[in-house]
Amino acid sequence: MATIYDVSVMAGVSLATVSRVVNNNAKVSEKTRKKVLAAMEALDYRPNAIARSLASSRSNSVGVLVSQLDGPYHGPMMSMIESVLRDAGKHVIFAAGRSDEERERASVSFLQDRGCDALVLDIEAVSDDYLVELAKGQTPIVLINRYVEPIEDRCIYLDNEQGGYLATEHLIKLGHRSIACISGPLYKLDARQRLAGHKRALAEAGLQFDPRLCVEGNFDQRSGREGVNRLLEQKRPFTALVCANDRMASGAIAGCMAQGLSVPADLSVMGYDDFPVPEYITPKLSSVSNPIHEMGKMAANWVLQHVYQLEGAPLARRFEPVLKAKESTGMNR
Amino acid sequence: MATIYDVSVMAGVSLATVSRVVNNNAKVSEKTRKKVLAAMEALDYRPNAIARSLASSRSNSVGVLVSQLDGPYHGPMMSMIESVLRDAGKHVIFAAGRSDEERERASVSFLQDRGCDALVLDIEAVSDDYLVELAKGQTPIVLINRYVEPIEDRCIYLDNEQGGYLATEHLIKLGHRSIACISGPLYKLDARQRLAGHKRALAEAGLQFDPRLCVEGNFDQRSGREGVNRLLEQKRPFTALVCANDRMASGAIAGCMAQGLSVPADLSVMGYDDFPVPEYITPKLSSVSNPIHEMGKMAANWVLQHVYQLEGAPLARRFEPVLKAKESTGMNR
DNA sequence: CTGTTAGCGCATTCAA
DNA sequence: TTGAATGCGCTAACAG
Repeated sequence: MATIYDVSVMAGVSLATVSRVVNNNAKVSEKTRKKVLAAMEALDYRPNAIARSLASSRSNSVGVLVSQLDGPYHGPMMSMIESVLRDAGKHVIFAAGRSDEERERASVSFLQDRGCDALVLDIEAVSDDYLVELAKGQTPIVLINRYVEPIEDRCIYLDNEQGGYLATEHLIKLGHRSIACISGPLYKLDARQRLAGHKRALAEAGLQFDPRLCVEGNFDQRSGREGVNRLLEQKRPFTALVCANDRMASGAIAGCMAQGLSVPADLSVMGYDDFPVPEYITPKLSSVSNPIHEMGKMAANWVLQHVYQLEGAPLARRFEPVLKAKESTGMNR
Repeated sequence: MATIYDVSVMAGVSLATVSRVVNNNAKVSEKTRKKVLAAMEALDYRPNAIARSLASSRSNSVGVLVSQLDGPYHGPMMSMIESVLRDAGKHVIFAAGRSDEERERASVSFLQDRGCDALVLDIEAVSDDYLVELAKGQTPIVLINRYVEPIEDRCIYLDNEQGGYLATEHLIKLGHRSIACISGPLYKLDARQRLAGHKRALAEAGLQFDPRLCVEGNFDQRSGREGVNRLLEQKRPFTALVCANDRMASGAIAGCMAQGLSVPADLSVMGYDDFPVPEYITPKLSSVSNPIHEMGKMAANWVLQHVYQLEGAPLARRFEPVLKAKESTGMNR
């Protein structure tokens, strides 16, 4: 591999001059520039990013830490972030935190140690306090999908409370009065927020929240199925069910079908996230949109503007969910 | 940020000694080790990965280049690779090639310049020749999902021809004699291979391959739907349809339903990949497994063994698809 | 077992 | 506008 030194020798200039033309950041006469470029070409010179980072303490790469690398949720987000940053000549390093506090911290350290200029985090296991501390450090951070009040200017998030509200309000408008619910795992903030929205919608409609009609799931399909079974066993009548995400709603519908219940005729079911599914599925799941692409784009833009001083599209931090009424919900008979 | 120098001063030892305890690769007396560790702790010392790479020309990170970061295909693969490598203390840098030759080449360069110790590539736009050349370079490479004969020892792939064969054979065993097909985009090797398997199965059963019963799709759901419509318009009867992946099969089934055809009663439909879908979908898609997790794991193990000299599980390079008969295929009446 | 020394490839003063 | 010198933080011989 040719080094900057080889180029300088071949071009008959100093090493510093080569550096100048490579970085294009200082006056270089057209003539010497030509010589240098020719030498670079001839030697197939490619700057060593590692050495460059060490010397300049700037890597032109940003670290992105997500809880998982697969699944319908993070894929589009990563894709969007990569796309925006890459178009700006920046690079992206992804890591997975696996919803484990140790691992999340270790990943943050890894990305910092790799010299990332900024960190985009979509993680859930670490504490708010940790994040607040982290934000005070050298490396700028942005949070996706998490609201931490002391550093709210670093947070890009969906108004989950409002989403939970919309889902339940939709059912109420359809005439449902007994609405069951399968929440997400309540140690997660977004699950609590969605549940809070659910309760607010009930309250505004003058309906009583009945804890016996609300079970806790873990966001997996299976827990949706088990959840609806538990609800059904209680023999407490309900005509609608809100689930804290699409996967649990899928499981719940499967559970209903197994018990001979028809959706939405016997039971209306709401999801949350509005993720894509095969075209021929029936019924199509009513849901609440989760603009994960947009949040990814926004995080990337935030970094571009605040870390790299590139002006660009205006920034938004808070996103509003939108109701997506489809086939799995219907009027209460 | 504390440096190795600060630690050495605080511990009252030389800089080299600190390096030794950090890397744990040479004899250090228990006593000095303790001193050093204490100093490291006190200073919250974290080695600078950049400097370390520069000095050792080894980064303990491997680059993974995939065509996309989202979708059901690459997610699980990336996840698996990250998991295996991470457990071995190695790190992973992902990049997206977007099925564009320029971009794929640029991404390879990026990963090389970042000092990756090895590259795992799941890309399709670059030529075989390019890959052969690349394999001769400094950075070891492994190919996933691509068979390039001159460097076959670097290839981890699914026997797509056999998969295509299994899919069609399944339909033939069910008594179908007129079998239509929606292939993948034929500029892609795996699409061609699956089609070849289809033809072989037909031939072995003494059936004639009818080009008019075979249309080309692009692996997207929409092209499956359009494909089946085109096939149906021809008024050439067929009782079964093989699709080169699950997404197109989904689109095809949706198209059938829209035309009042029932699957599998009126038409049997086969997919390929066997990707997970919501539990309540009907009919469940008969398919051919694509052990993408396994291939990811294998790629990671290859790197561990060949690049980092870590012994581990035995390596396999060629994977056999398995037929997954479910509900979308049935006996020919 | 430990310290000294010389780079890794480059950016960046400071002079010229 | 250009060159010489210094150092980023660390590893890796080489001595001792």
